[in-house]
Amino acid sequence: MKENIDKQLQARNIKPTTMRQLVLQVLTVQKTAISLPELENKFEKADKATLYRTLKTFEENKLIHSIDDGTGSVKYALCREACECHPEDLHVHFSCTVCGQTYCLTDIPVPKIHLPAQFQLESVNMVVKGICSNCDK
Amino acid sequence: MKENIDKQLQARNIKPTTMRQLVLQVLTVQKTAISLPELENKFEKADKATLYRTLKTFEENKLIHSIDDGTGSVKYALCREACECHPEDLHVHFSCTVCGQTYCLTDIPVPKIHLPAQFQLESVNMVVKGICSNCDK
DNA sequence: ATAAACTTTGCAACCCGGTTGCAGGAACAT
DNA sequence: ATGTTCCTGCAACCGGGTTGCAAAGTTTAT
Repeated sequence: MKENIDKQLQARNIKPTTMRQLVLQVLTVQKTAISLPELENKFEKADKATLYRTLKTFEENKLIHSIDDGTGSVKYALCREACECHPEDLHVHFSCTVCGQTYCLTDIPVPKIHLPAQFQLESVNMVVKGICSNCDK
Repeated sequence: MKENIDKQLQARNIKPTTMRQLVLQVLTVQKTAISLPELENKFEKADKATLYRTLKTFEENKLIHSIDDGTGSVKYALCREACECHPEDLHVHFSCTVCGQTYCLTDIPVPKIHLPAQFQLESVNMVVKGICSNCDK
């Protein structure tokens, strides 16, 4: 496990500090996307700023991607192994209005959009809101 | 003009107070979506809370819709005349990373997504980021 | 092994958008 | 005019995000 964590960090050129190992550990276990405040709560004693910068580092190095699900706090989730976060790599996200969980629908790519003339595409954020399978019972 | 503004308010069952007329006026003139802080700046002397509640009222009554473009402040834009903000009414939005403007691409409907079993759709927020035609020159 | 250079961490403070409580004021019905 | 309801303005607050700075840790050169 531990070696796997380090491998993932090194594969993205991120120095494997203790803090980063711990955060990546949490992100690996976590099945849904997680916000900075939620991440804070996963640790007994952790500094918001450090976690914040850790997430930023991970995001810059494309180990994780961010999702703005409209709940007021940006969420983060692991990227696929070889993900480069290009528009064609992106998938749809689902935000449950009951439990607040945000899911990566990795099987559902973001549909291609034909933009008006002179509009250049860089990225897309597509969030579907509704009730997830857990809350639907 | 003035009568038109009042008609629009009444059509949505919103009492036409002076404040509301002024805000709707601004939203009508405005071609791109506008945030609460931006709206504040359009007035010499205006109370944030009042503008906030005005926008909320407009949104509840489907006179305007909100867009979370990921810039940190939610933006608002007028709905089409008969809009009910149902999933099939929704269009794609474009957020320019250069000038910060957010456009309603009213001609581009949000593509239908086939969700996994037991996931119920309520609404969709789809924001394309890139460079707009103005900044592309 | 030691010093210098750089990176990461932790604390504190701050910024800003969003939101609420409350009291005064306007509109409206009786 | 009186009471009721709705709207407005002020103030204060909340919470996520972000930055400055100094201490601690790590790397590199000598």
